[in-house]
Parts: sequence; C-alpha cells; structure tokens
Amino acid sequence: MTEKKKTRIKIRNEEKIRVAALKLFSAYGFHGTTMEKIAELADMSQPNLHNYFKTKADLYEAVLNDILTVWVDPIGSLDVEGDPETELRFYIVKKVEMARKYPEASRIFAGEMLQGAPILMHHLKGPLRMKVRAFSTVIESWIRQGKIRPVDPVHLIFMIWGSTQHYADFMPQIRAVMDVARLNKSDFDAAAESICAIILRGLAPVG
Amino acid sequence: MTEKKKTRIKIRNEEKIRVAALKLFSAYGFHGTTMEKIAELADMSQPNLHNYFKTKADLYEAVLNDILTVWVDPIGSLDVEGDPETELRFYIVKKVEMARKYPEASRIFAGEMLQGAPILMHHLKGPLRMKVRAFSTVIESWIRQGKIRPVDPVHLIFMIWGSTQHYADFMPQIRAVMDVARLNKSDFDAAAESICAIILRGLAPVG
DNA sequence: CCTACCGATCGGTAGG
DNA sequence: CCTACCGATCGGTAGG
Repeated sequence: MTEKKKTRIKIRNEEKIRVAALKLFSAYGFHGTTMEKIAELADMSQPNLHNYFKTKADLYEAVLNDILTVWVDPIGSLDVEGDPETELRFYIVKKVEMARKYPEASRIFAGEMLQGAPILMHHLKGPLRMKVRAFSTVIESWIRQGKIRPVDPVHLIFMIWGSTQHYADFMPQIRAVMDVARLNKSDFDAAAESICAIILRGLAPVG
Repeated sequence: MTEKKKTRIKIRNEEKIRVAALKLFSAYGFHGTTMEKIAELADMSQPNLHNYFKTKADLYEAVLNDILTVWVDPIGSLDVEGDPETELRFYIVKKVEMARKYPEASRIFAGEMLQGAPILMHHLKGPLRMKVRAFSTVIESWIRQGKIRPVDPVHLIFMIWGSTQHYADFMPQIRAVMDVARLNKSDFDAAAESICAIILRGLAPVG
C-alpha cells in the first residue's frame, strides 16, 4: 500500500516534469532552459528532478518522444479509394487543428529541425520517410486516374506541412501582422479554409 | 595613415565576427552559442570580441539587423498594374531563391519567432505589417477586377511564406525524406515550380 | 589586442 | 526528497 502510493506520486510527478519541460523547452530551447526553472514549474526541488530523469538531455529526449506520438503519428494516411478533395481537405484541416491545439509540440519540433535534427534524424529517415512514401503512392495513383493534376507528391506534402505548421511556429509574426492579441479558433478555421481552397483548386483536374 | 590602417582592420574584423556569429547563432541558437566559439571562428581571442561588440546580446542584435536588410527588405512589392500570375510567380521564385541562398538568415529569423520574437517584435508590428498591407491592397484590387479568385490576402501571404521558408528551416527533414545529402539548385527550382503551379492554378479565376 | 582572472550560473552528485 | 556543495563553463572586465 505504501509502495503503491509512492508509485502513484512518482507517476504524477514525472508527468508534471514532462509538461513543465515541454513548455519551457519549446519556449526557450534546450540551452535556454535550466533544470532549476523546470523544477520550479513542476513544483519540485532541482536535485529531485534527477531522480526522475538522469540528465537534462534525457529529459529533453523524453519530451521529444512524447511529441512524436501526439504530433506525427496520429496523422492518418490518405485513403486511396476516397475522393481526393475530401481526403486532402481532411488532412489539411487536421494539420491546422494540430497547430492550434499543440503549438508547443510544433515549436519544439521546429527548433529541433533548426538545429539539424541531431536527435530526431533517425525518426526522419525511418518512420517519417515511410509516411511520405505512403502519401506519395496515393497521390500518384490519383494522378494516374486523372483525379488530380500532375504534381510532385513530395513537394505537395512539404507545402501542406509548411503552410499549416507556420501558424504555430511563426505565431508572433502572425499575431503582429494580423494585429490581434491571440489567435482564436475562427482564425485557424479561416486559415485552414484558405489553404484548402487554394490547394484543392490548384490540384483540381481541367474541366 | 596608421589610423586608416587600424580602421580597415577593424572593419574587416567586425565583418568576420558578424559572419561567424550568424553561422553559429543560426545553427545553435543564442544560448547554444558561446562567445568563445564565435571568437575561434572569427580567428580572434574571446576578450577581443568585446572591443567590437560590448555584449553577446549586442552582437546578436547586430546580426538580426543584418538579416532584416538582406532577408525582408529586398522582397519588392507586387505591381498592381502587372499580371497576377507573373507578379506572384516572381515573388514566389524570389522567396525560394532566398531560402536557398540565405538559409542561415531564414533559420535565425525562425528561431527568433519560436522564442516569441522578443527583439524583432517592433519590426513585425511596424515595417513588416506595412509590407503585408501593401501586398493585401494589390491582391484585393486584383480580386475586384476579377483577375484572381476571392481569397484572404493575409492567409495567402502566410501560405507563401510558410511553404517557401520551409525549405530552409526544415532542411534536415527535407533531406531525410528526399534521401539526398544536399539540396541542389534543381531541387529548389522544382520546389518553386510546384508551389507556383498549385497556388497560381488555385487563384486562377473560373473559365 | 593579449594575459589573467572575476563573479555568476548551471548541471549534477553526495549523503542522509 | 532535501541540504549542501562540487566542478565546469561562460560572459565580461582589469590592466597593460
């Protein structure tokens, strides 16, 4: 019983650390974040952190792995049997929704890219590349069937990623340009609609 | 004469420092870069750096200002009298060219955004917002004239920025997915062509 | 422009 | 899980 209690506290504390670390790493980067600040935000002493994560680098890696599961994985694949417009719209809307719901995940991922992806390179060359391959296969099939115009599938997916993630990663710029204190759901919806309209129209076959 | 010689050396050294700082700040961020490493790359002693830039923050700001002049300013405005397709194509091609030629500038700018743009916020709310306003005016004029489909000009420019800068900021991901060691000019050209094709077709009026 | 060095911060450990 | 503390690093300065 005492054992069980301890374990529950440990699980809860570890979660608190992960949440605090995600927030700070995403806002200040790896080097701009101190273990002391993470400890504060997680309401613990700094030395105690090391009971849960041996080193700062370990904690950072743990946070990155958390992100991969919520950020990259849930992006389902396109259904080749489906209607291209419906399928791509769903995908784009989902990506914008992710940028809105998990901006910190997006930013920590972006920060990792800016630094050359030292930790995530393995994931990029493995699982992510496979995802793009599956995506490309569907796009190419649609092109062969004349359902969409000929287009390089890889550049298409980069275009979708770039334009959707932009709303999370460049939020200060977007807020400044739009002159709003905060982006609310309707702003994101408008963004998704604009992106969908242009890309779907851009891909629509002649006639 | 001795004075002149000194000045020339000083100018040359300051330039060396700026170049070294841009390279390291863009790769490792502000906190991940040490004055010692900048000094090494600039072939100087670390204390000597402080004769040219009082503090690390001053040097960082100087680098950011350098970037604004080469990264944001030269993006000419759209010519409202011109053909939308020609004008937008020119703009997109130029943006991709900038991502290819000045990836470090793009990355340091992106890093600044990720951290909330503490230093660049003034620029975003001033000059940059004006640029977007000018861009929007032209787009709206084209829409009124039926030259392009109705579209939110602000989301359009975000879409162009997002999809073009992506090739500089997310280069590790792009290289991993495309399975190439380096992106050469033809890759960037293909990217520009894909982006142009989809966006221009997406904006083309009915008929 | 260099040598020498400072004060502060930070990640991590000892020991209980 | 805490107190106390370490070794190392780093930005910046003194003094010449």
